Amino acid sequence: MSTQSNISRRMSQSAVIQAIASFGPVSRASVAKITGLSKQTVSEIVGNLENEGWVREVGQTEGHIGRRAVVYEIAPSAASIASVDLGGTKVRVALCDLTGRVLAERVEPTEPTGGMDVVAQIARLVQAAASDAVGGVEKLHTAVVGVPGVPDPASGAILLAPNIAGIDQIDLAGALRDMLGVEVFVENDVNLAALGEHWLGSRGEGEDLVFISVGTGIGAGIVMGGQLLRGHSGAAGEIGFLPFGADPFEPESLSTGALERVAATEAIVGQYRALKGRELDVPGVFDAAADGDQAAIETLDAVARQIARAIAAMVAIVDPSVVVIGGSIGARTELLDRVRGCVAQCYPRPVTVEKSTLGDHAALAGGASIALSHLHISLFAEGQSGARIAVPPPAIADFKAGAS
Amino acid sequence: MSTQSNISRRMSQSAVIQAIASFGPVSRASVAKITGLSKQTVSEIVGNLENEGWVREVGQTEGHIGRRAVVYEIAPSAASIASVDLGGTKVRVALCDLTGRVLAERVEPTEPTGGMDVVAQIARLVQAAASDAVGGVEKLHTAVVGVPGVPDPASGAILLAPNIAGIDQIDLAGALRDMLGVEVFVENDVNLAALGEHWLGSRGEGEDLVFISVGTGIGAGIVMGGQLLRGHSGAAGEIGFLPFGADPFEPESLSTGALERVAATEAIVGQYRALKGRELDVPGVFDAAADGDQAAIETLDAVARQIARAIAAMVAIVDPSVVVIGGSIGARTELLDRVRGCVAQCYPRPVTVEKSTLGDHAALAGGASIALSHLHISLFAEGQSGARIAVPPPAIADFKAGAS
DNA sequence: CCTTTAGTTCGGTAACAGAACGAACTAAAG
DNA sequence: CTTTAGTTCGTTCTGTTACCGAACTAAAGG
Repeated sequence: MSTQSNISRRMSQSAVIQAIASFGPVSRASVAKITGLSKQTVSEIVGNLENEGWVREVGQTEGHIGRRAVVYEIAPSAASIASVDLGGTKVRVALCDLTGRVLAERVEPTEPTGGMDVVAQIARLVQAAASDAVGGVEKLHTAVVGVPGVPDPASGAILLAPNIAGIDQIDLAGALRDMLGVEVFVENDVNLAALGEHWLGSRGEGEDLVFISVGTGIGAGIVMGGQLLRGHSGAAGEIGFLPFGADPFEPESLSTGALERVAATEAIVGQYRALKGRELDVPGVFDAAADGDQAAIETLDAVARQIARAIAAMVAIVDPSVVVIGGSIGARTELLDRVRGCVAQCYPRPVTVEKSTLGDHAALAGGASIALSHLHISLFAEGQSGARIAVPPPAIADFKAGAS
Repeated sequence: MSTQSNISRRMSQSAVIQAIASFGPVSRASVAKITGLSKQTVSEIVGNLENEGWVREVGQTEGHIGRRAVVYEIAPSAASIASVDLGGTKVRVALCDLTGRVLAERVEPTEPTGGMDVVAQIARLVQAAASDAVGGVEKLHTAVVGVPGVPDPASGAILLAPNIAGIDQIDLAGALRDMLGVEVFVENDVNLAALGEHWLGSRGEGEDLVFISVGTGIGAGIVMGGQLLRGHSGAAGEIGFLPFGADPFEPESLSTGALERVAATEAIVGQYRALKGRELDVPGVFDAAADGDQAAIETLDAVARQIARAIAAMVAIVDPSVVVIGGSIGARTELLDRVRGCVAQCYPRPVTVEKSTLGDHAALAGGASIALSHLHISLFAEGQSGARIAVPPPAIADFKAGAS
């Protein structure tokens, strides 16, 4: 924001922006009612915001008694943010406006050489997406990168990310910040997916959510009170190491993770091979099960039991109001039904297990929500201690709009 | 506080109080430096607070260059709070002043008839403790009750509390509020113990702590970012139902909890009986193990393995910086050593496991910290959205001072 | 015309920062 | 011992900012 305002002004300004963002097009008078501020104060603040381009007039009310009200909304193109999902095989970049709408999206295979090449690739994709959209790079304000590993806040390196070479040796956030010239935040991809499901699912702060992703590996993200639970070293939700499934006291479980050994891609392929003596990939096993192949059915049952135990463990420990399951394996309906059944058998209270609604866009959505939240805080609530701004989510269709 | 002040004033006032509370006896000038407010503002606020009795002059600095400074501290007796630990066998009540010092403590066997009789007993003990201390009941401001069950915020009843008859049928908080005429909060006792270990252990907001209590049953409390993790229905940390130990898919595990069946009092007694054919109570088994009884040693080893798995599960899911273990069984050193060893065998990263430093006072301490925090918020930060006031803990010796 | 709602102008109040100032003290020179 | 310089504490004063309530203007509908 323009100048150094007082704390009091900051709070009022933030309240006004939030009211306008949350309640669509509104008049100054309505904002006054919503925020509890006086009409005079609101008018002044809205005037400033309009001059600086953060909100814009969007029309007038009509057809009711009394003077027509001029209504305002957030000027979506006043700034933009980038959300990046860096996976082992693909890099996905979404450029979003202030309301969370996707303006442009880019996907590319991940640079196989890893390290700085990947960083350069991300920067290139972000800049390309930004020049697609009106406004370009100048309006870019924040970027959030989701990575398949544990970001170390001290060094900026990504730990436990075997799928991307050399990413544990460089300061990803710092390097990208230098290339793009904007604030960059790095976060675990499953954590972002959890946040994305929470945000676009229009779940309030009171709704606590656990997202569990089953694919090449198994991991979880936890959203409590509207905030990500990161843990002391950012490793919260690394449930591959939950001590069951395989014998947790076997030495091998220390390197791969006891649960991961029995509940991810390797486990499905391996168990089917053991039962049937034939090699099938994961979709193959699902197809075989659909055709009535007893070994495939047994394999899926076994995996579902392990996933159900993991869910039961998380419910016992953090008590979420909903568990969302996703990932290339977790999102399969056949598995979900089995998991639901097993959870009921091994946990005494009812547990709501839902399928991911966002699929491979979940992490992107979560990144967007973090970026927008940071943007709002840095613009309108700087210096406030416990500032936690909830940016209202766009419609799911709007979020995926830029996808081609 | 006296009248309706502006939000701005509230925040300043809260900052001043916190500075005085945190930095011991301080002068007005120092408070100005600490808070960043101007000397004028601080002077005015300190003056008000002194007039209203919240802070008091406590002496002068001496022996340094310049004018002597008058130093102030929180007036400890301006208000008091009560912390209650309601157990299946004992009720413990501590009355604390504003600094967290225990002014008086009372212990009694829990009224075996349960229900309203217990509520009346608590009220009587609180009032007795209050009249022991100078000031009496008039200054009592808040009471926090720790209960061995899950408080239902909607009804005020305590669910899953088999040890106290009829406590699931009444509104404990409401009834006590009516009897005492002060705000009453009810919280799970293990959660309070976790908070107590965190508070009196002088751990900062950044230090995430998991407290695990092993005794008649097994349970855990989770403190993240300085705040209790309660979960959607207040059942976070109910790890008795973690799906391992006994076969989680056995129907019996649904009622008792798979982990609880193998890692609490019953499990120790039962397993020793199975191995040796002889009945011993828990201390007996520990003694036997110390004397080299192989069956006893095996029993403890088995229990330690299960506790270690529970710890590993919690570390994998919430990633705390420290795990504290307590309860009548958990606090035994012999067990702790075994648990440490087992955790290292089944979890790949180092985990800090410490023994409870507060013993049976942990829940009382946690209750005091919650009550003081609420007291400060209601007095000095009312109407602030994300107000989370950290009341500095007293010395451990001060906290137990009232115990006779 | 009256009623209703939107938005602005104006005057008053509260909170705060910064400068100026007196008070109280130490240190050190004479 | 006296005097002076330097330091810190705390108050007083002044100007700025933010806010609110009330009065007012504007623009509708009936």
